[in-house]
Amino acid sequence: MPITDKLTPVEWEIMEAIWKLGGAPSVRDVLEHAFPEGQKAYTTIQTVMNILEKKGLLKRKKQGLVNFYKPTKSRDQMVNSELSSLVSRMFQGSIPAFANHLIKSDDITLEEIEKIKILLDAKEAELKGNES
Amino acid sequence: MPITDKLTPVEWEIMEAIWKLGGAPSVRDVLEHAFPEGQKAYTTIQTVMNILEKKGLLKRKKQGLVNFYKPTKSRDQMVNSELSSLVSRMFQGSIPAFANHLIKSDDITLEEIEKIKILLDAKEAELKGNES
DNA sequence: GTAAATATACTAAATGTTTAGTAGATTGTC
DNA sequence: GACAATCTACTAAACATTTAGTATATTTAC
Repeated sequence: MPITDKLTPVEWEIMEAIWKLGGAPSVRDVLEHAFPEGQKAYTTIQTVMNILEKKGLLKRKKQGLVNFYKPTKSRDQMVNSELSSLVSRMFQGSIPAFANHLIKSDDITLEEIEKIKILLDAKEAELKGNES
Repeated sequence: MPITDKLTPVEWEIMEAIWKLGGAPSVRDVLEHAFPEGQKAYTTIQTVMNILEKKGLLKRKKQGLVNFYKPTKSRDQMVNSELSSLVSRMFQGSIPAFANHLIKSDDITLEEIEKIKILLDAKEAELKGNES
């Protein structure tokens, strides 16, 4: 099973918890922090985390009785591959087409536009700097 | 089953074909245009299209012997809801955080940045116009 | 040292996804 | 009108997802 497997909603939820906790949390850690109200059973989390290991997203290490699970990819890396697969699927890989879609949506505000322009300027400067 | 159901990969593939064909294509139309090499069986397409109808994404209409399937949402609408769910899931709903991620990725070029800035300026003008 | 708590491993049921076969109805051709 | 082609409806198998129970091992607290 390749690392490129897409994550399902529950798998994402649990990965988010693991990234948030940092290090190599146990099943109990994830349960307590992500589902403190007992929304999911201990063994449910356990099963999903083992699936995530099989998918190559977690690396398991037993210490005494307890398994600790460490992410093999950072959240940024995962988000990146998620995004690029989405961009290539929905916009034939064109980032401007993608941006166009976002910008046309009514959700965006003037403040957000300003923030994005600042980010773009910074990136532009960086690219021009490397060019010389 | 609500309209907000997420589409699976094969469902997307078939929806893309239907949007591309336009109007209200039949199973045969989709098969011939999206899978001309017979990559999928006729009945496979049929099954998926019926699932899509059950999910509320296609509306079925029988004309004589044949069913014709018309999308209930445009591709733009679907992409929008897909994107906003992704943005809220991965960036807590923050479009600039999202933009930041895209911009930081090494994929983006100077030309693309220019294009996006033009789009942003246009949107900004539009928003300011409506403001008065 | 026995009981309680906790962890794992294994199992499994319900549901969804992906694929396609088969039976039966309709239509077109000679 | 019989035969072939085509369409639908129904069925179903293989696999993944989501959820959690049960059995068993280990540790801890008295």
